[in-house]
Amino acid sequence: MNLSHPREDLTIGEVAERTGLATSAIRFYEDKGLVRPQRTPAGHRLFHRSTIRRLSFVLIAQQLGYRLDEIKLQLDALPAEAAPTVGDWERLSVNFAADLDDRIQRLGVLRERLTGCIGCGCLSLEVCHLYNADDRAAAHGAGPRYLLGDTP
Amino acid sequence: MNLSHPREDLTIGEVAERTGLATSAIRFYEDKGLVRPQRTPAGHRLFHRSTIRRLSFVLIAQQLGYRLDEIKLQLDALPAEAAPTVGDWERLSVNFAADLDDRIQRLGVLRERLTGCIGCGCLSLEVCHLYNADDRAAAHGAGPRYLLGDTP
DNA sequence: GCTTGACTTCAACCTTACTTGAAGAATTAC
DNA sequence: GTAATTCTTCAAGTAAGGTTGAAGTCAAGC
Repeated sequence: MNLSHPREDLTIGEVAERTGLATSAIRFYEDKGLVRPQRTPAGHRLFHRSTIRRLSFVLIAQQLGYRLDEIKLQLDALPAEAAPTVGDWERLSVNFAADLDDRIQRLGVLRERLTGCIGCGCLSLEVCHLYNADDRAAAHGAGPRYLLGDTP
Repeated sequence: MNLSHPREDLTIGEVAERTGLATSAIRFYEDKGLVRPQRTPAGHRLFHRSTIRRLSFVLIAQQLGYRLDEIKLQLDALPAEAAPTVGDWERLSVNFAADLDDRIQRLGVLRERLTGCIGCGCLSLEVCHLYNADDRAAAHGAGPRYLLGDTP
């Protein structure tokens, strides 16, 4: 390789070390279009430093339950070649924050229902708030799938 | 079958209808030990009515990210044969509530970090709060895996 | 009493998110 | 200069959480 000292680009091993990911996972992510490394003349991958931030984003989003294809959609908003600007990351972050707010709110609702249910001690499926939040959905054969607000 | 009118037990089709699950999923859950139907002399499954509540619990827990084997551990606290009592469900619910509180709090922390990050606009991996919450972990090759509080 | 629909088992397949292993080329370390 | 790493590709395997299909049995309606 032999580039000048403060290298802009990282080998897959270096990216692995800094992100905590296995190299196999990083190759897999490339396959899925989440990262787009350059190549050395010999075919070795070279990642821009901003890749670490991309991968951090991937890891956080995963922990929030996003699938890789959904994460890719978010990352596709970033420039393909150049390093993302402050504004680029900002847009992603704002989306992210809105989603977090949503999740926090939905968990809060569930938590409240649960509190009510602990107190009420009901065992009737027809009455219980928590387990049968939307009786109309149940009447249509829908059931408790919609408890967390996924009503179609 | 031919039982008296207000039947205590349900066929797999009836359970499917009331929960919104596919019969194949219910059989799969039986295989995993999440439900334990009786059998008719002919070998057809007969589910106690409380099974619907068990399955509702499974569905909610799944949406919160629990795996089936973890959910089974929770459900194993319920009586195997008899219908669960109010107290049985109450114990489960209390665990559940504690976990929800935990999740809500962790999401809140992440949300705060994100807010700070939107404002700061930093792109330096060495400095950024959100993407590099634990620099010591990163120094040990750990990386952002620990962002949500999973620090070992 | 016979047809239709619901039930049975079992094996194979699917998707997501990766890991593992083989075989070989490139780089680094001494 | 050679030995040990690290890198490459590609195929196959794994685990979770199911679905699908075949082949056959049981139950309910008319």
